[in-house]
Amino acid sequence: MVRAAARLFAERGYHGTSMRDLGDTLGLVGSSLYAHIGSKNELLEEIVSNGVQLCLDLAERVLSSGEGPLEKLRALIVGHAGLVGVNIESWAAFAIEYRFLPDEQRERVVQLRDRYQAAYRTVLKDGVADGTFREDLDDHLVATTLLSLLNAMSGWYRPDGELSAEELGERIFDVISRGIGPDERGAISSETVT
Amino acid sequence: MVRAAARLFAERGYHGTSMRDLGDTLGLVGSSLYAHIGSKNELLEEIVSNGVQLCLDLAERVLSSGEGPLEKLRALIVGHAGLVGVNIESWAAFAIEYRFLPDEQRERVVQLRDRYQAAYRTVLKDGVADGTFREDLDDHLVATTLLSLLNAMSGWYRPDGELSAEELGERIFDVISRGIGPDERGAISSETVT
DNA sequence: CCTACCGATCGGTAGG
DNA sequence: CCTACCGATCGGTAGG
Repeated sequence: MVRAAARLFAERGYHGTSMRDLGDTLGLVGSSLYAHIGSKNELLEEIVSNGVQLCLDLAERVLSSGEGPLEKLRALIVGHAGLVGVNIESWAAFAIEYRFLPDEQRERVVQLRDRYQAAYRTVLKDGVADGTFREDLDDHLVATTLLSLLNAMSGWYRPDGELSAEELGERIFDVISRGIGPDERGAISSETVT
Repeated sequence: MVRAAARLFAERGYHGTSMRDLGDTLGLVGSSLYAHIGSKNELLEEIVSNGVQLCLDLAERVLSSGEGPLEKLRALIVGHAGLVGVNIESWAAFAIEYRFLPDEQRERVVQLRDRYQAAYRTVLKDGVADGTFREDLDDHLVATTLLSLLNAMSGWYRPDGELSAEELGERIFDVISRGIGPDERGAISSETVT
């Protein structure tokens, strides 16, 4: 039921989906849904909480992996792409419709999302410090942009395409890692890790 | 009035904005709006048509500039970033809420958006052909990703920040152009060539 | 541009 | 899980 809600919210938007719509797709009448949930908002909250939790789990796994910044960045990007792929039908609802949560819940989610983004920034900053990434890297800009781009996969990724979500993540990582790599004219090439 | 609608649609979503809401921000009663427009949908259509037209104008200007692929890509990216910056309050409505247009209008917009994306792909392919960009570049993936990322600026760009939208575009171009540049020099993970 | 109002639909509840 | 229903609100119209 939460999954059906996610699919509808993603497709028609939270405000564009009625409880009767949701009932229809589940083969029952709208008001019957209230035997299982307390409110429409509760559905959105569960979708969003679930998505942000998946992100935080990924970040924790990657940060504690002991790998270098480059491998950590790869794991974050490919991991995130994989999350989008596995949850393709609900990810758009999570990434776009979260803003319709009531203030308190939305602020909590924004806080958790910022914490997730902080993991990216940490990896980027570590990579600048050890020469893996270019010195003039703007970790805030790169992290924000990267997450936008990865979440936007929910709008165009098709599971039946020729590339899996993880493969797409690898390609994205490939472009980004080269784009933010150390300046080749610099003297730091010896510290570059692959 | 269209601008006020765009601001509200961006903030609360198309379905989350009532004509009474819109009237409130304009200092009049909801039903009075119908002296100026035919329907709520008409407002969305104007917002979206305007946005897509700005994009197509940019593409045409760039494609006919006579510059090389690298300069054209820069002009597209910086130009698009500039469009988001100038229309910051309505861009999210254009980029996100267009999907709530009725079928016919939405398909027309999608077609125009595809044409705009085709301009990016053309520039990318030209750049691959003349060696400006790496040979294994996936023009479809790069174009889609690039446009997602640029449109997502509408969600976080603040005109009162330290960087202008164009400057942000330059930085994005800097990372991307290096990421998709030719392979010969010491990029990080450059073992793989087709 | 407002008042008054329309039928439709909304999220949700009561009672079984 | 359904029927019957609630008050609120929706996009939009008539008439001035």
